[in-house]
Amino acid sequence: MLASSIVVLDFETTGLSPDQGDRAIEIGAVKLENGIEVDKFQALMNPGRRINSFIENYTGITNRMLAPAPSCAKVMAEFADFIGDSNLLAHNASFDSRFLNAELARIDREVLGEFTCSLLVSRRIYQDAPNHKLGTLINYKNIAADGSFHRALFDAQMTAKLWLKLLDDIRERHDIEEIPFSLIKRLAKTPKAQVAKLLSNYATKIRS
DNA sequence: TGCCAGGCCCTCTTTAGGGCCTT
Repeated sequence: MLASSIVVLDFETTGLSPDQGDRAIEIGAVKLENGIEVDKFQALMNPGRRINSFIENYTGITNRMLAPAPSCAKVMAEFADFIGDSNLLAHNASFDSRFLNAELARIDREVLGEFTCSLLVSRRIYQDAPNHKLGTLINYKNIAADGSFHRALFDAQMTAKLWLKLLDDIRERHDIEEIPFSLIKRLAKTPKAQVAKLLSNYATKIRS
């Protein structure tokens, strides 16, 4: 039985692909229980090599900042304890799940919960958004954002706020009081044209 | 130092190509 909490997480990394040798340099996460932030986690980690200027400019994380940071192994062990068996959420989860799996595999740990993706859900629920980048969606939904995008904790916090807004909008549009994680998992795989029908059928089913 | 991915999703599709997202 999976825990009811969900951990919303975001990695900053040296690049796009752990299979090509890229490593995590920062993890940020918030733990939600019943829609309320109950805990958070943020840490820089030293990937064991210098990061390039693109990543320094993109994230604002510099080689000077990473030099005294603890190793990826130390940080990720603490993060594995933090997430426990919680379900997981990220904006473009395929990216963050690859890095999470890769970093945990290096320390003989593994992901226990199930991942879902706010990008896939937002493409289905906010079909009129200009695009589905995290920052665009935060603006699109008028969510207050006081901080720097492309830092792990801030992006995780913004993803969490977007997620709660998504759940609110699904509840409001389809008159669904409780949205189980299982419904979200199905929603994220449903073709866009069939999303309204899925939610309508679900609403009918739980009321009967 | 230089190299650099992968999953989703649409369409002029499925014997494929290219844009979107993440760093």
